Amino acid sequence: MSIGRPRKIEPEVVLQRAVELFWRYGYEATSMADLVKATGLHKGSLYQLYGSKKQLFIAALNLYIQDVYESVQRIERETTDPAMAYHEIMLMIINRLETNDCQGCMVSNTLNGNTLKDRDIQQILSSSMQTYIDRMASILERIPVETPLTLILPASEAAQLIMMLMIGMGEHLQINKDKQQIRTALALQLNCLIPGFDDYLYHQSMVADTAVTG
Amino acid sequence: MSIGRPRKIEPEVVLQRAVELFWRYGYEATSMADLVKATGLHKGSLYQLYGSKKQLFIAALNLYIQDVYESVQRIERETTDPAMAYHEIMLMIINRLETNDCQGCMVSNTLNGNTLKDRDIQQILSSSMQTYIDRMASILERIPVETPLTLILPASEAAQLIMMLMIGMGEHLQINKDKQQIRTALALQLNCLIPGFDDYLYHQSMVADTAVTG
DNA sequence: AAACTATTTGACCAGTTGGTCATTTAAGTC
DNA sequence: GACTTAAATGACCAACTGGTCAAATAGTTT
Repeated sequence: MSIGRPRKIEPEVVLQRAVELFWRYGYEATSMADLVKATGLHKGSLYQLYGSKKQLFIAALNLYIQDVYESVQRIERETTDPAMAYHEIMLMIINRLETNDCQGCMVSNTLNGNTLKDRDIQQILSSSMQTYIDRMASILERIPVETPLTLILPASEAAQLIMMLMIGMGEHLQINKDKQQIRTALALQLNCLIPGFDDYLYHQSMVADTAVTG
Repeated sequence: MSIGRPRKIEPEVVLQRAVELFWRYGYEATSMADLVKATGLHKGSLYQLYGSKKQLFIAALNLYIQDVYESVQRIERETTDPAMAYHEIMLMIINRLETNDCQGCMVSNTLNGNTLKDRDIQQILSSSMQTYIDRMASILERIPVETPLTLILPASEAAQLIMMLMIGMGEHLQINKDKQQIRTALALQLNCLIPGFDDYLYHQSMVADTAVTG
């Protein structure tokens, strides 16, 4: 074991709990007292570990972002066909949005919170979104032109739209709980971007759903 | 004049100021002290006028919602061609999102804030969104089938998607300040829903832009 | 058992939070 | 000028906010 008094909870676990709280309630509405209660850690320990509430939030936010990003990367790695990769990533994001009690995306939640006055956090949010868009664009770009699966938009614009749709859906899911309805509508819509991906393929992929739940 | 000491500021103006603050900073991050400063009114007067912070917020939220809704209604009233009405409403929303320092939509902002634990507010948010979707669906429904302007989706699903896109764009605008880029992407996308509305028509309507700024 | 060290802890802080209320003020009415 | 009415005000409150720090604690090493 290490030197000194052993910690009663690993910092990673603390951060995970912080993510849960900040994700659900946002920065302002999550008090240090809430974090203390959730982690079981003393306030002093939290401050010794992360310095300030803001730093703790930033660490939690980065953990969340990294988590999503790794899911995207994994799919990119494991899927050779770019059109399929696009589709898998969509499903992964949809799945993420639908689980976790439909609390939306932590990035866009933070964007809406008052937190946006803070330059540091603003920077993290925008670069995270840009990264997602870039990755998606690079995948869409690799879809061969000669296929029935032809993009009706330039890849970068399509990626931007997909991003908007995903965020919008995250928000919409918070009020409309009929997941199947939204899923169907979204499938039709994404199909507009790559006409080859019709209902059939979509519903087929739904079977492999649980395997993609990142 | 009315009986009693005259008020130094009209309640409607107070509410307008409250909207500005709550819209920008959200419920939690806007303190009564902020509202006092912004209205010039004493705290006691504010409480006498609205009872509690939450009630004041609800009043402000309703004012915001009503304001948007009236813009939609006005367009519905003044535009006979349903396809044009659809288009005008889109432009109006986009315009709203782009002005006001790109602070997004107050409804979706509130949805993301922690406020969502509150049943009353949650109710207002969801019914407001549903109303918008319903109005849009009823407009889309009236687009004749025999026209070059044919919906590729059922009206209700198209309306839902448009809602998602609008919300997503509001969010996206907060980080990507290149309005023209997003506008173009969005125009292309909306064009997917009603293929007849091509770039030409879009850019043409942009001229009449300032007239629609609600 | 003593020394070392990292974590935990309780007590404490100043500032802010939403909220109350009796009193004062400024107008119209008689 | 006295009366009525409604809005404005200052003083006040308990609870909570993020944050600090010296002291206590529980292990490992010597």
